[in-house]
Amino acid sequence: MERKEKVNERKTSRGRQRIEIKKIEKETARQVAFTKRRQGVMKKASELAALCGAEVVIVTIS
Amino acid sequence: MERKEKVNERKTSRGRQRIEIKKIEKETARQVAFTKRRQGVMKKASELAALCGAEVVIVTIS
DNA sequence: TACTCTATATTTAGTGC
DNA sequence: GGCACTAAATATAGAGT
Repeated sequence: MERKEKVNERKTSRGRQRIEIKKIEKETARQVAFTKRRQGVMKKASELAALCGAEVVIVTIS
Repeated sequence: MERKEKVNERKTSRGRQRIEIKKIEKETARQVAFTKRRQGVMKKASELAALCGAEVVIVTIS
């Protein structure tokens, strides 16, 4: 299906919200945050390695 | 000394520029990028750990 | 060398499919 | 559970101190 079909849709997103840095209690939300953020950390780490010729090892448990 | 003294200074920054993800050849620039970005990766990792109750270990060499 | 500042690039919370 | 999207939060390149 079409990627963008914003024709005359109302905005449905309030964009990124600020969150407190404390454990997310809701299981599913925590899982989602973990997936997204692990990806982000990995990307940043790859960039660090590539840009600076450094070795970066990351281990995430759970 | 004062943090902000922008009184009637011209803008001196073009803001964050886009860079290519390849090894930075200039030694000093690479060192600066390494310092800034390692800090950033560490912060992201801490947040991941705090938010998701995960264990994150990062090792950076050089 | 490390820190500050500004403008802009990038990440991601919330939402829908 | 994952992908796509939007808009706001955050990281950071470049320049100055």
